[in-house]
Parts: sequence; C-alpha cells; structure tokens
Amino acid sequence: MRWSEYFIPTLREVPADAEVVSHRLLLRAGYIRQLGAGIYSFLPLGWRVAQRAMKIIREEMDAIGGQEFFLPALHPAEVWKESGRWDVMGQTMFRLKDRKGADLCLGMTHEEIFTAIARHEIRSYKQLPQVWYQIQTKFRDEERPKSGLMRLRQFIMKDAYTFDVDWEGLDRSFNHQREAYKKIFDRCGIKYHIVEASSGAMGGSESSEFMARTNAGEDFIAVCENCGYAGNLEKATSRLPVIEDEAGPEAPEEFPTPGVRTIEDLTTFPGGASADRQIKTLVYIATDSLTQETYPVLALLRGDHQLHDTKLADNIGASQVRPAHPEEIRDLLGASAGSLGAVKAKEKVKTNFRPLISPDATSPVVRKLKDLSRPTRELLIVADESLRGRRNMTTGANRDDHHLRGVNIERDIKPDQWADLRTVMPGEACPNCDVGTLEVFKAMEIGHIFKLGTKYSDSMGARVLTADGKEVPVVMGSYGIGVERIMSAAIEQNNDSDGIIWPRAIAPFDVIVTVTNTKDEAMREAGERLYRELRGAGLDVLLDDRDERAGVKFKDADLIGVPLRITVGKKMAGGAVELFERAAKKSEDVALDDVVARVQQLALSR
RNA sequence: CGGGGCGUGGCUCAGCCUGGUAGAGCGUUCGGUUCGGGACCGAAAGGUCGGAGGUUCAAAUCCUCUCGCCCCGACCA
Repeated sequence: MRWSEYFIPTLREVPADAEVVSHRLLLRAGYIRQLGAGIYSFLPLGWRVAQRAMKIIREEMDAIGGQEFFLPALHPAEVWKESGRWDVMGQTMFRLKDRKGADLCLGMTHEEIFTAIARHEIRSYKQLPQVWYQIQTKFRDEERPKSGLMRLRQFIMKDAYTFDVDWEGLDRSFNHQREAYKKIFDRCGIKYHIVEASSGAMGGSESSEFMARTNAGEDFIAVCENCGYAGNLEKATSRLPVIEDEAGPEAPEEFPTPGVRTIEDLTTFPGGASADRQIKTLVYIATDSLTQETYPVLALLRGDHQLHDTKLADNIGASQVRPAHPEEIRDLLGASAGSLGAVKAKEKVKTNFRPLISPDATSPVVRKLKDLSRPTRELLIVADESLRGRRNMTTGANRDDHHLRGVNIERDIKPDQWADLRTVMPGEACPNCDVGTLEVFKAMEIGHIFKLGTKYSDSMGARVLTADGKEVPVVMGSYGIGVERIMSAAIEQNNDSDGIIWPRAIAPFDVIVTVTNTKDEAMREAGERLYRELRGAGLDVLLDDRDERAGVKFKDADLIGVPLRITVGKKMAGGAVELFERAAKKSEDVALDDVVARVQQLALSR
C-alpha cells in the first residue's frame, strides 16, 4: 500500500479516554476508533492485524483437524432455555424481541448452537471425534466495558468445540487444543502462562486459561519461577509450613476482650494470640447454584489469611456469595463482627433467620424486605485446609467483647466441610515443587479451554451409540480465543515510548519503505523500485510516499509499529539505504541491490 | 448497580466558582521559507458550549431532568 492513499489517521495527542497503553496506541496509531462503550470499529490497519491473527488461528485449528463453521450471531431463545443458560446468563446477555414478540438473543458463546447441530446429525461413535470451530462476533453486555479492546461488548472470538464418545477421547481432544493454543500464542509473539482456573458459568470439570502477563490485566495469577506451576488466584494453592500447637485446655475458655475488634487488636491484647493462632470467622450469604436458595455460611480461616470468595463459592456449589451485612450478622449470631466464632454457632442460630434480599441477584444493593425473603437452609460451616488439625486456637465467642481460647477445631467446631479457601500470597512455597516460591502478578485472559463433559449433551439430548450399542451423551470440550485480546496483549507486551512494536507475525505490514524526500527524483524512484521488488518477493509492504517531512514519517512509522523500516534518504548518494529494526532499534546500511534478500531473511524468520 | 469524574471547533484543553462580545495549542486549507526524528512565518476556514426544561433583562457559566463517555468498586466463559 501507498501511505499517501491509505487511511491511517494517526494522532499526535493522546486521546483523553484512553488509559491503558494498548488502547492509547491503537487509537493514536490509527488502528481503531470507538463507536460506543465497548464497541470499536477496526480501521484498515487494525483489520489487517486482526486478519493476520485469525489466519494463524485458522492454520493451527486446521492442523489438528478443526473444521471451520460460521454460525448465526442471532439466536432464538429456545436453545438457551433448553440448556438452562437463558436464566443463568442474566444481564450479560443482549436480549431482543422480534416483530412477533418472540425472544431472541445475541450470541455470547455458541455451545448451545453447536450442540444443537451435533444432536441432530451425530448418531454413532463412528462419527466421532469431531473438532468444530468458527471465528465469530460475540456480544456480551458487560457491566463495565473498558481498556480499549480488552473488555468489549462486541468482539471476535474463535470458539472451538470437540465431541467425543468418552472421557478418554475428551482428554485427547483437550490436549490437541492445548498444544494448538501454545503454537498460536507463540506465533503471535505473546508471552503467556497456562493456569488452572475456575470454570464458572461454563460448567465442566477442568479448565485451563492462557494468561498474558500485563499490568493492564484484570486477573491475578500465581506462578512458580522454579517449576512453572501456575494458577489463577481463584484456584492457586501454596505450601505452608506446619504449625505445631500445644495441647491446650480440655474445653474452650471464654475471656473478656473489651474493645477488641480485629485480628490485629487481639494479637496485641494481653492474653490474646498471634494471628496465625487465631481463627478468623467470616459470615457470607450464599446462593445455591441449583436451587437458588440463599443461606448463611461461616468461612473459617487462619487469622493471617485472606479469603478468596470465588474459592468459597466454587467449593460450596454456590452461584454467588456476598459478605453478610452487619445486621444480618447480628441477627444470625447475636454478636458483631469482631467477636464472631464458629464454636457452638449452630446452636445460636435462630431458626427463622432470613437474609436480606437484593432486588436482583447481581446487585450489591440490598433492600430491607426481610419479610419477602424465604426462610433459609441451615448454617454451613466451611474451614480452610490450613486449619486442619489445629488446636488451642483463639476465636470470637459470639458475645460482644468476648473471645474463646483453647479452641480445638475438630473437637469444638466440627466444620461441615474442609476446603481451600485462602488467597495465595507472593513468596509462599510452591505446592508443586520443593524449592520454588510463588510470584503473583496481573495477567489478561487471552484463551480459555474447558472440558465441558456432558453438561450440554445431557441437557440438550446429544447422544450417540457406542460400539457395544449403548446410548451415551457426547462428551464435549469448548475452547475460546479472543482475537482483540491477542492484539491488546501483543501491544501491552511490546511497546515503547515511540509506539507499538508488533511481533512480526501479526504486524499489519512486514516492512515500511520510508522515502525521506519525495521531491528527490532518485529517492522516489528507489522507493518505487523497492516497493515493487519487495512485493514481488511476497512481502506486505507499506510505501511512505507522502509529501511530509522526514521526521513526521519516522515518528509515524515508529508509532504504527511495522517491524522493519527501509529508509531511502541521503545514503542514496552511496547507493545504499538504511534498514532499521523497530524492536532492536538497530540499523544497518544495505546496498540497494541487496535489500530484498536481506529483508526476506529478517521478515520471514517469523 | 454503588462511588467519582468529564461532555466547549477534528484532537488536547482553558473559560464555569463570582452570569454580560466563545478562547488557546495542535490539526486542516492557502501563500512563503524549510526539508533525516512530529519545522517556521503570515493568512483563513471551522463551535447547536451533549440534549431538554427552568431562573434571569441576559446562561457555556446558576437550578432540575436526561443522554453519553471515562475511572474505581461490585460483577464477569
């Protein structure tokens, strides 16, 4: 392309709304423009990058036997009602009605649609496995779209689905996808970690996220620098030193602790205890993911540990959990936060305890309409694994300004459930190897692969006959990659104060030829010749033939981030041009006749 | 949805508190000088001050409502 004819509206000034680097640079370099919150237009440069990323994805999907489909983005409600997700997806789903008043939605993912095809057409194990994928626009009414292309309401996703006759087949399919994902992100020049993750609303047994390290990310992951263990903080664990407790008294002893409200207060209170010898008691209100009942939960942790509420929700089978309000706590246990404990807590709970209800499930706003809320199930007590076997601990007495010492967890509390509830902290020991410690940092989810199992085939009736004639639900997997997130992550990880530094494979052009002075006949002709020859060699070339000052062209070239720049300028006198590598900031002089070979050598090493 | 912020030429912003002729820089156009890291001089075009209503002799400015966008939180395959 000739820059003089190509639409690349670069911006000298930083758009006010752009916060993160990738957003700023995509706007400034003329790749995208915003249409609304979380809705962006790709400009020609941006669309080139997206297409390059999609090409890589297609190649790797096809390489593992993937077959590309193209499914509708507009879905009748029926399929979603069948799987049960019409209700589960809540406000995040864009919903609309047609002229007849029928419910429709815009697809936020396509498990239902692919499953609907599979159940009609696939009857026998002989037709399996199948690997189906598409690259499609998805719609999600995010409550808070943000950070440019990182959290969008409309975005492009590659979603793949595998169908197998059994779980062993799923394991194989899952691994194929996993390997393909590695190749895709490697080729896109993105550094990432594969982490265990919570499968959330997708359902299923196991999932791995591909996380690109960047401070613009929204997730935290823990990574062992020694063995490579990595986990989303929703799942990550660590190894703690064992604590040996003294035996302590026969039974808990209550003692007055006037003014003590926090773990910290109690560590300094005479007769108190260090934080790791305290039991922290947190009151949560959980919503059961199946029955939608709400009920109170006591989450027990060591005093110096932090609860991770996704872990709590996952472990107790809740669709959501929220901290109880002060009046709920008092209502439930008869004391205020600061004096709470689980010893004999169940005896204290009034049978008519009712949580406050919120106007809708996702709203943190709670109305005082207790009379309308339903009576709840019994109190559930869940204790973090790190408390197992602990004794002679100190905790609240469920009486304001009083605590208990000498508490033996198994003897005095008998939790209903043990679970991993605590948030991993940086510097803790790796759970997977003997020597490593964990680092915790921010990352962006660029891909997610799930073993769905039979969740959708069960609910939607996708069954096949096995070799021995039995009818079984198809075992499914689902695998997503966010195309825009590849772009964002690549930029977040590869930029400098001058602009974007594209990894070669997804750069909009392989090389830019900058003619410093287009009024100079010799320079212009050399530029034209290189443009012709480089394209002839199969390269994507951008010729900067604008009538602009050299400085402007250099700035723009750096900003849009093309990996190689050929400067046709004053060195033409000696028959040479300058070859500049954007990433390394290195330049070399190359004779005009050698340019094509040299560029090919550099550009095709991608 | 809770909290905060912002809507003024294409972009970045000032003006608003204390009501009285709508401004600057960048960009754009034209002329000239310059020409390898976002040049300089001169001239010009370009604005329903997000929208509606109200107060007032008079509203970008004060009040009410509303729409949009951004940030933090909550939430999120």
